[in-house]
Amino acid sequence: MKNISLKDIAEKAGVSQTAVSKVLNELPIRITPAKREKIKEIARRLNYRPNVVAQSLRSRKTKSIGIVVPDISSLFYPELIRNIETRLFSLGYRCIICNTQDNPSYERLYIQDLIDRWVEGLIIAPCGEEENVNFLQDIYKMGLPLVLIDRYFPGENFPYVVSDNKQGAKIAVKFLVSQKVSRVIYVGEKRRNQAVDDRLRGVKEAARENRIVFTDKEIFLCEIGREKVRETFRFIFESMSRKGLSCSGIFFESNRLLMGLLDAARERNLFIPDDLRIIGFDPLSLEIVYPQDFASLRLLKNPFPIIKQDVQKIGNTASEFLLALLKGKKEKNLRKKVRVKMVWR
Amino acid sequence: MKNISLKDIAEKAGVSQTAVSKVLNELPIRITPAKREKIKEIARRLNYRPNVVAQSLRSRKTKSIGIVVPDISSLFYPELIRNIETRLFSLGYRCIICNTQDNPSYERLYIQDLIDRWVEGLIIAPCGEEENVNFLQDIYKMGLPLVLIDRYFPGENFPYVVSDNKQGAKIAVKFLVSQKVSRVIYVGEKRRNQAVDDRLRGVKEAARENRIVFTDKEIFLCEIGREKVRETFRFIFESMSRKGLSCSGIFFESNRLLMGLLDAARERNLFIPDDLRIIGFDPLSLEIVYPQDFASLRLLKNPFPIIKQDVQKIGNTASEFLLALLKGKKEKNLRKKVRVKMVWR
DNA sequence: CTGAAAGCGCTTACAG
DNA sequence: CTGAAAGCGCTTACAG
Repeated sequence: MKNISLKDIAEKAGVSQTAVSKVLNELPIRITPAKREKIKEIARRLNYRPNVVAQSLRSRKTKSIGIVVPDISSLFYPELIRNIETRLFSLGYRCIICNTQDNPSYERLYIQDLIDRWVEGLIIAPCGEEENVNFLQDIYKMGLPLVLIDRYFPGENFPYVVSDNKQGAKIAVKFLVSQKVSRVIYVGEKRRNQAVDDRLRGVKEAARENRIVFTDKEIFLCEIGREKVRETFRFIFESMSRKGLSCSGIFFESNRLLMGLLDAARERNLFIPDDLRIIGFDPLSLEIVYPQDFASLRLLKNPFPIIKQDVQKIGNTASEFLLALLKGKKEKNLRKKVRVKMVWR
Repeated sequence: MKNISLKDIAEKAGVSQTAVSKVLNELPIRITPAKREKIKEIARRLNYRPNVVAQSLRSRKTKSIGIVVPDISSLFYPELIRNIETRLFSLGYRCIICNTQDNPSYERLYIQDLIDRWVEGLIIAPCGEEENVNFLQDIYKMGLPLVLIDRYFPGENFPYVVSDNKQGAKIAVKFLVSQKVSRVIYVGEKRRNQAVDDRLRGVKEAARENRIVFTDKEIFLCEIGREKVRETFRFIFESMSRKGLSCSGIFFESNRLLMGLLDAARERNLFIPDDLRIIGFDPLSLEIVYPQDFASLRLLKNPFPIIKQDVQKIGNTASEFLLALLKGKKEKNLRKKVRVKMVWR
């Protein structure tokens, strides 16, 4: 089944290929209304669909955008991607979505591939490491529109949209202080990136401003994985019980640490927030997998607040930044830290 | 910054463009090792990257696949998409992902667009309605590789991979029977599709086989939305309390109904599973948003089972089916219902 | 065997 | 103004 081309229509209508192209693309051309209508009619009847690949080759535009994230199925990426995809689709752009598995060499592979496919722009949530900074700089210097999301590189001049992680951490500490703690404990992942480092920095600053204890001894970084996280919290609770529970507040870096926290709390029958003052990033969403998880539920007795990122705003802003770059604007200020909120209702 | 083309390399190496193409593509050509090496060397030095768009135009292959789902951010779609994307990427295919918002006309729009971009295959989780069946049939008849996931159309001959929803519902009822209920109540969404209809059918069959009560009066279909769901359960609990709680078991269609169920249970202080025998599809994942959600947690006193779909298997099978079709195999039996499991560890 | 040339299906600069 | 022709960058059938 052969596809219909402009040439086919031109022959059937007895006009030039140029005329067909211009009529169908609504470009200025002086032609009798009769012929114009005839061309359109034939195109319609033959169910003509322009060959987008040929258009791309000729125009050097593919109307496609690459979205590169560590894991399309975790954290807020699904929601973020949906948000961006919907916005860009309505403007005629299609999104090619890639999963780097937080691996810098996959990241390079994917991005190179997207460039080879002539995406017109890239939205990237980069791997934590700085390993690919030069690689990204090369791309950005080539003039390819590029917006980082979720993570950024301070000192580099990429456009980015991230949460204001430092601000969020500071609100969190303020909350703990209002709970009369005199010391804050930071629990995070060993694997660092700028986003979580900003959270750590925020806690540090806020602790100093509020004159509560926060030294390197209060920082605990662990491997990801529920088991490892539990061990970390087990150790923390042991050391806390010596000094008294109620005078310490726990800040956890993301909800990837929550189930491990609950596992350790259950071992000591610590209720939240009664026995334990905690606060952390990301909405509370519990995966109930094991029988003991039902016991964990009982630990969460009353509401406690969490720090929530504004996914929608991040998505919208990233889309707007990319569109501005696509329009060729050389705006300087395409860097945005989106404010976060403390919610507990 | 001009891109390097085969012609550029040919000129620099003093050979024909054909020679360059064949050498770089490792196609059979008789050429002196020196020239072969020279071509490769120049390509490397100039950082030659083939123009994929031109290749596509010429070869009529784009190495891209369209994935179309109602909502990339909900249910198990994120995980499913990641699974499929990873598999297809390793074979050189890129995935263009689209979000139909469960709207049949968006669905047509997206699919038509993907075809215009010459995707080589499609993986589609279709909207519930049968509205687009003819549209999909036209595409399938054109010979475009096409695999449905999550939902299918009985009587139509599309390849598909779905969970064995009927089997899952039957296991669920058997569990309720083991809890000594004499009657099963089905709670689902008003908006139907084949997947959930199969669950309803499974419940019906199992109820008959186990000689417990299940008539149309035991079926409750509600609008989605936590508030509406709560009202439905409120009504159910009222009618149940008249007849006694413990003799009825509740089957809920998907975890989109869970929070509403808990809301209504809280109003009557019904504990689970002590006061209420329930079972439903999908893993238990609670969104803790409102203060009263903490009270809801207390209702979940002990483990109760849920029916879990095998996302990984669905993803793998869908990928394999599509790859088989891409290879041009005219296999008949590309239809698979993936078994589900009851889990409560 | 080899490489010049045709052709994929468009858009648009430019000759008439 | 108009439309034939060039050209985007490849691959491959085919003339030599």
